[in-house]
Amino acid sequence: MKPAKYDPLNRSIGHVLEIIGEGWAILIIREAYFGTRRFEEFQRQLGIARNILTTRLKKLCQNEILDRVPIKEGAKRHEYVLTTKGKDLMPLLIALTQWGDQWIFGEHAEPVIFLDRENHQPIAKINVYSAKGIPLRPRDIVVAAGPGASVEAKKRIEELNRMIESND
Amino acid sequence: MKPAKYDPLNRSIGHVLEIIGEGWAILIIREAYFGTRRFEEFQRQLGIARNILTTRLKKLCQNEILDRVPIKEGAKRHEYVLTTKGKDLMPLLIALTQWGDQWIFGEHAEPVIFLDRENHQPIAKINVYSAKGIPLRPRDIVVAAGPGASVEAKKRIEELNRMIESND
DNA sequence: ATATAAAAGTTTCAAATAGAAACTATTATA
DNA sequence: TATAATAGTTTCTATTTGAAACTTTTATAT
Repeated sequence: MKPAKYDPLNRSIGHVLEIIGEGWAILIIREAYFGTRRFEEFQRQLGIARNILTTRLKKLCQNEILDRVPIKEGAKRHEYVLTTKGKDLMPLLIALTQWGDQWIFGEHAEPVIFLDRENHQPIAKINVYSAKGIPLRPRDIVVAAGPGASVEAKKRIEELNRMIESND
Repeated sequence: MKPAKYDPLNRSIGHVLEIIGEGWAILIIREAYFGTRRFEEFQRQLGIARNILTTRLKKLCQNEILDRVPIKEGAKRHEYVLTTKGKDLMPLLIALTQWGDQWIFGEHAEPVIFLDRENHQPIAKINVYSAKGIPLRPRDIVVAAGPGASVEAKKRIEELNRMIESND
């Protein structure tokens, strides 16, 4: 997959997908969140080919999602731990999981659930909220050009909003 | 990318990624959310190869993320519109975008922003909340076996939680 | 009514990427 | 000190992707 050079908007999601959208990347990040740190363990848990694992870990490190740290002072063997940037992907991982739970596994068939550590209650479903905390549905959201939008992008966004009006 | 057969947990995120994790799929879904409906327009906006677009649209339809509807009664030409299942991926799309905005584009360089339609205020940042609406950080969340967990999965989850304790 | 262009794919072939398995070089354990 | 485990690398094959040309159906202009 190649960046979408004709799409003036692609820079938002498009660029992110170049980093974490490649096969296995998200699964590796999830493993890392689950506490896996070592090459062999990533390999065993995921069943990923070793050469692919090598390149993915390298890329995730380059993009500062994982940090490659020596097991102990001066050791040549390393482990891979999530950076803050990497941990900040948690809501995304949970959104993915919840969507699968709802639309693929169905109501009471989730293989994994996430609990609030304090009181062991299931967490709320990930959703979009207004600045004041009111839940928003897709139709309640409009898109606007941000400060980083190109002239092209601004044009297209205006056009888009006119079309979205006539959506569900 | 092949399903991770050695990972008892992969069925949650793993299966979802088989559906929407393939190159271009998410970009196509975003375009669809933005109001694109027709083959040619997807192609132009994304710069995706036509044969790949064909297979992706087919797969997204099979998985009921897009619906392929005749332009008018009995027409042989179709358009592709998001199903409810597809629209329910919105929080995910926004989470992706916001993560990119924060970690790649930086504070005031977002190409696109999402606004609450009512009052045109930017929406809140997507986050994980407890059942009672309290924001949770990664460390506040624990993983538990759900009703659909295999015996293997249960074992591993217990092991995991012990490890996560010692995390950040 | 006819010609021309646009839309929605399909086909073909070259290039890039992924996967399996064997191999190597360190580090840990018995 | 021998043996096994860890963390990769290399090599080769199979699959997937991408570009471009081709086909067929629909829409628009004359």
